[in-house]
Amino acid sequence: MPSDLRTRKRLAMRQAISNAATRLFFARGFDHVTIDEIAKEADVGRMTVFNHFPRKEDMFFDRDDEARDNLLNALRQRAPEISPVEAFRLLAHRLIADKAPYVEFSARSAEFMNTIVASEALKARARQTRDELTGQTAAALAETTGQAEDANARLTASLLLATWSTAYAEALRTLQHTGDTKAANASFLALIDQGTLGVKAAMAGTPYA
Amino acid sequence: MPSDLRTRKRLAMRQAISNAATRLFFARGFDHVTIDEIAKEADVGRMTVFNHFPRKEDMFFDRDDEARDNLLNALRQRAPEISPVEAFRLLAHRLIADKAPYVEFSARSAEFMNTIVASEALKARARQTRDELTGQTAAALAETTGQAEDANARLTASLLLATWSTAYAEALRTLQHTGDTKAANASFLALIDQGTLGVKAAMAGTPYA
DNA sequence: TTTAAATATATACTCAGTACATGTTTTGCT
DNA sequence: AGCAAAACATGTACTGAGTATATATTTAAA
Repeated sequence: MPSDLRTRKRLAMRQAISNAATRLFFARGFDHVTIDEIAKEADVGRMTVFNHFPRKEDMFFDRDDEARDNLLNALRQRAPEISPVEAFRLLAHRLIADKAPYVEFSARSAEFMNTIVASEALKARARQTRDELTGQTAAALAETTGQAEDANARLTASLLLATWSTAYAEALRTLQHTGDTKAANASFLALIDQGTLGVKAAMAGTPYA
Repeated sequence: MPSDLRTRKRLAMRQAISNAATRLFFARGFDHVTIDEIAKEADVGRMTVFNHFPRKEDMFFDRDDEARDNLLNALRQRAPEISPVEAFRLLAHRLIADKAPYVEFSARSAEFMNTIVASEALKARARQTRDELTGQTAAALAETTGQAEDANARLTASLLLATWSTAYAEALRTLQHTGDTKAANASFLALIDQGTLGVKAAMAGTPYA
């Protein structure tokens, strides 16, 4: 909690808007909530909403930065004897073991995903985030192996992120079918292991495997 | 060319609008052309534009269906002794050998890609198309191997499409650096081979590899 | 306490996309 | 040929996100 009055007020207002928006989004679906309604619900001016959230989607995705930083840090700060692909795999296992909020396969996260799937705008934003993360991952891969960013780095990043998102989707699917978080976790990790195994094979002979 | 007068007129009008739009898009960038300008350039009413192209992006991406059909057909109509992943790999080689228009790495396609990269809207549409194709590919994979669509099919599709788009991007990068179409082709196929090798490893023991 | 920077908010705009109504052309039927 | 229905072109009026800009108010800092 920052001591600065201005900053505290600013964050409080941001949070108030985000809360109002989230409430409305889950109740009625992202596409059926207007910025005007959010402003009214949060009792602020319309322009204030844009002031804090340049895009409507920004009110929905709030923890993206955390997930991104986790991934990039895991690649950058891995032990030298661990390959990047293996570091990625271990990160997935660690996140599940630690019950990190954004890979917790619970009723809450299923609702989250359902809201995304129901909205083209949210799906588009999710894809954009993933693409940008793929690029950043390629850069991090090259950087931590002392290479210039090359085709190998980009293919590795692309395959890893494809693996991640497939595993994530699969875990949520398992959750919806079985209602069992443990089973969802297991299917997530199984696909992570399967995908990374493939990536290692593709990257054999490079510093990434 | 359909003999039907109505259909011919309709297609002609559609083409006229598409041509006008394309001209403007390449000249000024997708985001800096309004629907009104396109309508005026094609000398039709604004609503007519929407009549033929529900979304602005539809005027830009015109050959997507062709690319999609090629991929799905290659998977569906492969010889029984060829695995789906191998069929994918062979398709890529065949398209290059046949100089298929949408995988021709020429100055024209570089300009095309530059226009896409300059526009968030076009990038978003490209991602959407790719995601949808991934889903259709998973379904086709399951179908042609007589499986129910499962996690293996989805992981395979996801890794294959990731491979494709990375290879495509890499080829264009090579083209821009070297100006050499042959070099671009070579880098495309090298990445396709590398990626599919990884997918085969990941899918060993399944009917997809 | 005065000044400067941040912040909240109003007004007025742009542009894609939708809803709906109305002509106009083509077709298929008699 | 002549007519009714379908398909198509197009106008008007709207919604809703996002931008530009101006202004007022609050907080920080001197």
